[in-house]
Amino acid sequence: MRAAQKNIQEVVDSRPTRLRVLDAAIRLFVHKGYFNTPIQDIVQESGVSIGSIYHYFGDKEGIAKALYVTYIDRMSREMADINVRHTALRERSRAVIKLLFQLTEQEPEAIAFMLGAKLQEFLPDETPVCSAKPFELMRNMVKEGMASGEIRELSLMVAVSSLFGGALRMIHHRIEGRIKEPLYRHEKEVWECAWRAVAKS
Amino acid sequence: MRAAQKNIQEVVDSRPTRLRVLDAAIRLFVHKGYFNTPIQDIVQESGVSIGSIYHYFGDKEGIAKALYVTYIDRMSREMADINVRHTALRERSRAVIKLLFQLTEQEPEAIAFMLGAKLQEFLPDETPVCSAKPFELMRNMVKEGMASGEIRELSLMVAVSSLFGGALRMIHHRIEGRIKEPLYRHEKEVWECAWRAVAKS
DNA sequence: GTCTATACGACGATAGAC
DNA sequence: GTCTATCGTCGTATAGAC
Repeated sequence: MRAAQKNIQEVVDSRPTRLRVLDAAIRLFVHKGYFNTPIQDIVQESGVSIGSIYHYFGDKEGIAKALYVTYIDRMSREMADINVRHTALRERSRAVIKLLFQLTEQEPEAIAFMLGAKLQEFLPDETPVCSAKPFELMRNMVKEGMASGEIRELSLMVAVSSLFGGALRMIHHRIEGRIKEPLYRHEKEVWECAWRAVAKS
Repeated sequence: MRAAQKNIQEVVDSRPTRLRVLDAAIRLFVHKGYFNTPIQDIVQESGVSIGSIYHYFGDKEGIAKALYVTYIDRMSREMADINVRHTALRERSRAVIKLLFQLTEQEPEAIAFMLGAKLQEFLPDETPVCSAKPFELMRNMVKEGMASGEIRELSLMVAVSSLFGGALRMIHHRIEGRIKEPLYRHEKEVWECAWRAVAKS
């Protein structure tokens, strides 16, 4: 009980200073890159002293790790929600793309950090994002959809890549500024293309 | 004339030492990351002294830049070749996917460096890969295919992302080890999914 | 918990002989 | 062109007062 509370507190602790650091850090990591961001920049951007930062996070990697677990956790819960609210892959895949596009517009830094950066270079002990729970849930959706005959019989990875690859490319283009307008304007079109790729007939 | 020769020499110069350095560098950059690779590691891996490395490349960034221009140049030529050999988007897109899959199998480090790394973090002055010539050629193929009525009318970026997004995802999965078998085994399936996504009817 | 000041190590880059 | 030896800086992390 006490251990569980402690774990929860470690992840979702919302004390101002800690949040101020994480907020500054993700912005800097995304815009300049992890290795191009000295702690000193985080000190300036957050207004928190270097002593406090090390007090909370132990080392620089600890800051990145805190961001990683926060967002993996959140994405996992949202993916699990989708699985509960919908039963067919048709609706599930649509909801996944909608969710990812929404996140990209509402919190571009979070998505850029999770999908854009090569996290393994500075978080060597964490599971790579595309092997982690949210993506695992997406693969399972597709697996079920194929088993139930909702989509064609394909290699699993081909089906997953074909169904979500287009949306993920759009997100990359949006993050890197090659798409100017909000992604939700393309949501329907992107999903329709994706669905045609794997649908029966 | 002489200037042209000098330019060519700067790009494709194949003196053993220079190549040994580039060969060692791309392996280290891909497997450990640019920022996790001290010059000293390149010295060891290549067997070339640090003095010679600086003689040829000026600084560390110069090594990465040499790799970048080499591969952009090569990919551009191969994409242009595809444009010459085929006229319809149907065949062109198929050839592009085949080419990318082949490169991934034959020179995984080159593809991982160009598509996997976030080059802008250490090559801030170079055009991001997805805005550079090879990808520009891919976008033009799609543009022409849409103008000639070969595929449905879609936003250009949606069409491009849908047509090549699946293949690019497969490449990422292959590079990161989530796909064990060679990509050419999935080539036909991947292209068929991609084509269904954008094809008419 | 928060801060300032400082120690320490690593890495990029240069000098200069051969 | 190639090498060895060396320098200077920057950035992580710690010490220790408040």
